[in-house]
Amino acid sequence: MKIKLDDLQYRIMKILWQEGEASVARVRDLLKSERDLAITTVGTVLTRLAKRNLVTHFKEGRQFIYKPAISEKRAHSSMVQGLVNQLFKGDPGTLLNHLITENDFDETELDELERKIQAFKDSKGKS
Amino acid sequence: MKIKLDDLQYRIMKILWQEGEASVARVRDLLKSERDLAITTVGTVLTRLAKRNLVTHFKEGRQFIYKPAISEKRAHSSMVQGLVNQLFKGDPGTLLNHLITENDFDETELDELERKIQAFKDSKGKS
DNA sequence: TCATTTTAACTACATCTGTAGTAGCAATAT
DNA sequence: ATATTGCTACTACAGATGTAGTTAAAATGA
Repeated sequence: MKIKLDDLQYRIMKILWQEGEASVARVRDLLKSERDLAITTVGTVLTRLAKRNLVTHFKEGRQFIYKPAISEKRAHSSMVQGLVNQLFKGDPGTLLNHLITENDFDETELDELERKIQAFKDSKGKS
Repeated sequence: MKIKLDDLQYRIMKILWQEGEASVARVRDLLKSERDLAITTVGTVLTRLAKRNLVTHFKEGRQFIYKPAISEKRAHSSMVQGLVNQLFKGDPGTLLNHLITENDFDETELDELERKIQAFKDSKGKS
């Protein structure tokens, strides 16, 4: 499934991922420093996310508690893949290449990256 | 400047990048195998892209010729950066990490990647 | 010259998003 | 019991997008 999350939607999902679950008011509070939105705004967005099955919600007393219905990881993967498909014909290698050549990583970061590749190779070899 | 291109917009930009410049009819033709749209649809999208200054257009005889006003590279960078900002707090290294660990690259691809990193290091060292 | 074709401009409409107000029910306080 | 508060549902509205029809002007063909 292809997941598309706009800015505000993603911010709200992020809070749910961090918190595990949260009421509308809680989401709004945690978002406040960044974006001071009316509580109804947050409610509307959560309702829409629920309609898309990206969150679930259940009643607890008078209020609804929302939980993410997809993991952050899955969302990330899907969103990254969306971009890779759009820009790089679905080849993540091209994106890697783009990142390396365009992003002016310094020596240290490149070394770090090489280490990660090594580590990943090792972990792959073992399994 | 932050560039946001939706699907169709990006497809059309891509054609302009490939062609250098093109009329509405030409864009529509080149798009046809992929998406068979009414010519007015293509025209509308191009008009909107022009309003956003992502393309320029000039009259040639009776018709308009459209040209990209931004390079593909810049668009790519901006779009990748948009995602990196949204998902990875602006750190492209985290995206790299995500790509490496999530994408099941095989040995060869990883080697290839290491080579690229090396090459990039070298080219940096020289300049 | 009159009909036909080309082409851009304008209009239209559904859907999604950001944003929020209002209504109405349920709980709580006095 | 009544007033107030908390919270959800519904409504609203502007801007962006995907998609296309209609209009009108210009060019071309007969």
